[in-house]
Amino acid sequence: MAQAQPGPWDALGAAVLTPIEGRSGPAHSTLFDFEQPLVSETTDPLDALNEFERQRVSLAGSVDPARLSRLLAAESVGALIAAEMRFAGLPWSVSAHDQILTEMLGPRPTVEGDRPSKLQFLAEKIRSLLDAPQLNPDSPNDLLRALTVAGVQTTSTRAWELKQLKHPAIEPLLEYKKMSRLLAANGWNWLDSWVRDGRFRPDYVPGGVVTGRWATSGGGALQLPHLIRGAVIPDAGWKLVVADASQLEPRILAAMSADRGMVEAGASGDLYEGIVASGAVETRAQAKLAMLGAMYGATTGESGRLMPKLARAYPRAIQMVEDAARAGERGEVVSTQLGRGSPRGADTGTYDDSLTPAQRSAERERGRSWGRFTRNFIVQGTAAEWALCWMASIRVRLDALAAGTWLTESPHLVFFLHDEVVIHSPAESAEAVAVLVADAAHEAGRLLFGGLPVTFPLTVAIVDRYDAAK
DNA sequence: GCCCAATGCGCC
DNA sequence: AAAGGGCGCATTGGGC
Repeated sequence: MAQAQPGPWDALGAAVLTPIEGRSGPAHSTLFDFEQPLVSETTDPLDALNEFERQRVSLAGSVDPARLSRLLAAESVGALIAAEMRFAGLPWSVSAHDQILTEMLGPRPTVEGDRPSKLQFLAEKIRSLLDAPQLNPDSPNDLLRALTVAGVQTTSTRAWELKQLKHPAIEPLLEYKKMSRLLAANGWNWLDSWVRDGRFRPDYVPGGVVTGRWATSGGGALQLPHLIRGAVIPDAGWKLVVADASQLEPRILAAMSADRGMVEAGASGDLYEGIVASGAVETRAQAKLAMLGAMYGATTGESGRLMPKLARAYPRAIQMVEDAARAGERGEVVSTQLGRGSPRGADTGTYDDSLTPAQRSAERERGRSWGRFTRNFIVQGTAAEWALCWMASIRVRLDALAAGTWLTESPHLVFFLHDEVVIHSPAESAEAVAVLVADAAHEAGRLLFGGLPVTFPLTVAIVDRYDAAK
């Protein structure tokens, strides 16, 4: 499957929602009749049974059919959940959103394209402080020029670079950037485009990311700023159950490498404190930094310096990500826990004497960069698999909780964010949902790692506003 | 007018 | 508070 050339199914995209006309389904075979050979009477390249049969054949020939079929099942449930979440929608209060915007930016301008009052005030202040009356603070070019003329030394206008600088204009400028960003990304225009009948309906793209993570197209659901999460408010008599997996990716690394020490460090609840307790590093902040470095491939800075300590304390876990990085540099495919393969890179390890030293050096850096990708791929991709299994298990349990009701009449998933879910639930069911979500996290661990004693603790909150969940 | 790259920043 | 991985989106500013 992964090796197969893209076919007509891959090209479907949004068109999948359009019914195919003039075709009646097979009359005598049922979808789950596995014992019957699935010989389709049609040559339609979009025939679902044909595709299903191709997948079965491919599975049977795979290295580990049990794991890969689990991945297929998880992906299938994920696709269903994505459609259901879009159907149900995330409860969204237009008035709460407007209130947030008005507080931060000033009231919505009556003339389209005008700056809201507070933003306009800041723009004038920056112009005056930089002595640049024509300055458009939204134009990086313009801004860089004005800063240089005012004697501020910088090569870019990125917020984190500006923060290092000393000039009276910097503070209002940073404030302006934050506000301008809110207006452009999630302002009134966004509200008009994406919220209908009190619901935000993101267009999820399951498996849209190369690692297996979901993507979205339009609406930017996976980048929903914390600033506006106060607009996510349940219906009257309902609650939001917000659950996120604590330190998911480091725990995934511990589990997939079966690094006993790291698994035990996570057993008490805070993996980073566990790492400190083991004596590997001195502070929680160091533990976090070192783990991030291990998973992303940090080479410099404090993160890079802490890596050897981590490698001494947790040799198996670190060896696993190092191996993934080296494999990537050689152009090899690496794989997640359930068998999703990475794309094949170019082999940059072999010596090619037709290249100039500069070319060889560029080639090496390209290889290292690909190695950082494959290093992260196995962790990010397996975390995505855990999240799919988690959601699938949540859905099964929600189904059992409220059998025989419509999706939106009983507790249902309304939002997903890589390691976090939101469930819209009648108030009286919220406690039960909070319990079931934690049970599902245990089950996800079992589905991926069998009997390994790994824990995936959650932070669960029952709230009346999304941003009330910490 | 449309198309595209660069820039910057939101999320995990 | 970036560095190191993965994304999507709005805006600017250049090309045609």
